[in-house]
Amino acid sequence: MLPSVSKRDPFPTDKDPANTEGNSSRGSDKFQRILDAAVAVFAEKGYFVSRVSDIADRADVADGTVYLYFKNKDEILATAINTAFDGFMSRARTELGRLSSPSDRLRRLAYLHLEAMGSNRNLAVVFQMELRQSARFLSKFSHEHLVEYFQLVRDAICDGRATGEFRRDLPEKIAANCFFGAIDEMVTSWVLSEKDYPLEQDADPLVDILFSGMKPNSK
Amino acid sequence: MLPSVSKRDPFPTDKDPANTEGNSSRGSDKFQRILDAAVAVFAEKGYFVSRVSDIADRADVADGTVYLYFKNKDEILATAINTAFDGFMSRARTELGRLSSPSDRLRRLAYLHLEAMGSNRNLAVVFQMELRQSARFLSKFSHEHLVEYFQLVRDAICDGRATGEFRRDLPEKIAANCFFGAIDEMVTSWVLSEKDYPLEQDADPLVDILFSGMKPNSK
Amino acid sequence: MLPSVSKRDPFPTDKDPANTEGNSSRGSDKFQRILDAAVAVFAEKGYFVSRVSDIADRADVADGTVYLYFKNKDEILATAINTAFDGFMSRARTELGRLSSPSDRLRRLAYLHLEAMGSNRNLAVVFQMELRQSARFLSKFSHEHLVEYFQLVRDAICDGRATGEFRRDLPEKIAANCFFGAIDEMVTSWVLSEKDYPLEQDADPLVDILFSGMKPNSK
Amino acid sequence: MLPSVSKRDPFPTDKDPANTEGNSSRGSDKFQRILDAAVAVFAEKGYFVSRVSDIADRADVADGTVYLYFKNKDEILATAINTAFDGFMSRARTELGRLSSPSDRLRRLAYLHLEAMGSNRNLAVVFQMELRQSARFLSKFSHEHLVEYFQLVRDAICDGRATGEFRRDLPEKIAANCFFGAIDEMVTSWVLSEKDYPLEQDADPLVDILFSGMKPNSK
DNA sequence: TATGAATGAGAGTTCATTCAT
DNA sequence: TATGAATGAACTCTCATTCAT
Repeated sequence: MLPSVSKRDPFPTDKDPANTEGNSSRGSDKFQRILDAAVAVFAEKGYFVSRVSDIADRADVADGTVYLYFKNKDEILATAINTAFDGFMSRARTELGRLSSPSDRLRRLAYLHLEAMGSNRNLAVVFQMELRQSARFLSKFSHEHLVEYFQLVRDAICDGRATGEFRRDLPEKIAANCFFGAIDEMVTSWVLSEKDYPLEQDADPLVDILFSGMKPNSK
Repeated sequence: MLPSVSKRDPFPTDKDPANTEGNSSRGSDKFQRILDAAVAVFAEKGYFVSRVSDIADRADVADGTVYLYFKNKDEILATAINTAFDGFMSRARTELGRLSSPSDRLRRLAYLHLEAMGSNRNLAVVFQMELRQSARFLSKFSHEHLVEYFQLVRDAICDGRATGEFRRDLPEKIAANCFFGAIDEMVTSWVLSEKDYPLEQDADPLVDILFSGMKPNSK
Repeated sequence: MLPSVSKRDPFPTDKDPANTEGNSSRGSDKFQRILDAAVAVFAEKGYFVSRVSDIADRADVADGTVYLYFKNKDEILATAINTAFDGFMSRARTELGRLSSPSDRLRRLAYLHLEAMGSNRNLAVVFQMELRQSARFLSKFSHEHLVEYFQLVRDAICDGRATGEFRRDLPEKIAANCFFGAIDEMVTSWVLSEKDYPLEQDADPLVDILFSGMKPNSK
Repeated sequence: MLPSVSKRDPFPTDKDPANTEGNSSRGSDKFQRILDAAVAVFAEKGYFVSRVSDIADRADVADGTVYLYFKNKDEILATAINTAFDGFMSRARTELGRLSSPSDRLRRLAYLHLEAMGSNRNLAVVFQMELRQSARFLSKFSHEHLVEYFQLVRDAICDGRATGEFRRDLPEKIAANCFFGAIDEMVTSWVLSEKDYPLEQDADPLVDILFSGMKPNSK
């Protein structure tokens, strides 16, 4: 999942892979290289502490080259986040579309979320550390993405209440926050720990708690 | 709760600087004024985008004055976070100490957490937006504070499993993450929304979900 | 010689030595204390790197107090240099006045010079390290003092040529430079060395070289 | 000698930046231009009073450009001094190597020293005014250079005593100090005077004094 | 006199961005 | 396309000096 940050290439010109000079690597996956480098650098140092030249160095391109692919530093982060999010959301929508049971959908969503994050630590770090911050200054992203995600959750909860899978009196917004918050915290916790355990393994126990609660089932 | 960021004033001298004109705020307590100004500015623009001169302006002191009270910009944020956290933790520990039931303790903690955040929006913004980021560069703070908080939660869960209030097979760490994550997300959600509803009102429904789950109680 | 930097006190008011508060040290040799502190601090770190507050700390007075005795930082250095120089020159003139032989006068001057410097290392450091620099920005001092000193030397050389003690064709200015330069370098060398050998012991061998040369006396 | 402060240009690319207007100096060789500008500015105002922007202005580059060629302000001074010194020492060693007579070597050294200084007044000012000061804060330089120079002098003196050209009882260190101090003072004197007489013309009379003394040859 | 908190101009340095090649 | 030297605005922080007490 989410092996790389971008799926959609804003420069679809498939420029000739044969380079003028003897560049050992190929000619032009530069867009992707810069994006991956940026995620790595942002993950390591944080957006504001990262320098465009760090990214260029890591991507093995000249500083100026970065500006052939991105308008500015902001846009690099925005693109990284947006692309990853779009990729995730489209996958999530596809997968959830196949499931009819609301609780199955939530369980699957939790799994996909954790799996996506667990499969790309750098990206996970950026998401957990930079996303909230960036909402403040990233015009593109803001939290529209999160709204989409939340809609998925709220729809499932809504449906679940209708079908009786969830309590009729379940407060939709609060429940959605619990769901997202719990998963999000699992990721943060994983990101902050040194260990690299498979994050998605916790999806089921987590969902069990959310579905059935911490207390023993009353008779 | 947490009406102001600091309790200890290292400069208790009731000095009055250049107070000829209508200096709205006091005239002394510069430490507190700078700290409050910093929290407001950080809340508005984010730590990195905030300029020390913004803080000085807001506190109505000269730029240099900031450095009489704080070693550098980092330390302002660290002090704001640490003071608030210390205040919260000491209050929380006192209050929880009075309660014997583990589930009562968690319910109370959720309430105190939401109340604390809800009573100082600027500080809440800083916590939700800057805390994770800051873990990366703030030597003082890091996430030791969070560890303390989590310990409170895990102790309660542990006790609850022992007393039978919680499921014997409840995975402690995951449950603690659910608890914290859910509350944290409530705060984030509140912070991002324009509305200023009383945050603590959601404590009970939230805890109900965590305790009893989203599904209807099985028979 | 030159045990302290100042002889002439611009604040001759012998303010009551009994202090209002229980200041353990006496009441008011503050001018001198500041001056001595300044020389020590300048010697240690250099004029520009030294902070007025370093001086105040060392003199055990408040920063503001420094400005009761000196117009500004420049004036502290100027006063230190001028006072020391005046003291030296007046002593030198007195002593040389007693000697009729031009070569005796030069020999005595070399001795006094080395002795003065050797008796106050801090002051010597300031002289050797800051004097030339300071000529550039110290309006008071400039090198008028050096001109006085050189005049002493040139007079002796002039007289010596007249009496036949020195070669008739001895180029006066060059010889004076040799004399001053040689002594000055002895001091610099002493200042840079860690060792604290008695500087004036080198006066005689030095003067011997200047008088008789490095080569064996022809026939 | 020493017409310019640096020999090695790390940026030999003959690049032409924004050279539309009548850029008096070249257009490339920024390294050299900055170094020369720095020496001129340091000579005029002294190291500490000089601002990096003064240097940039004089070199006709942007402030930031200075930092493409030098790590910081310190390094500019260090480079200026070191380069000049290295150039001088290598020239001196070559020239002295050709002379067998110790006294010829010293006479030549005096000439080279005065000539080098006399050929670049700005550099001479920096040497005379900043060198001692800088020993205190310039990690790179310190007085290692001077030690090299002194070694040249002491070797010659030592040899001269062995060959009988110099007195057997000539105190080596004191004599070396006299030699260096005398020359150094000639330069200082020239630097402080407004006049621009050819400095090296005084080499011979100076050396005559040092070799034969101020007194008439006995017998 | 003496204090030291407060000031604020100004320094060195960084780095996102540009643009001639 | 790609480069990377060059730019210069803007930042943090320092410190000489002032002045109310």
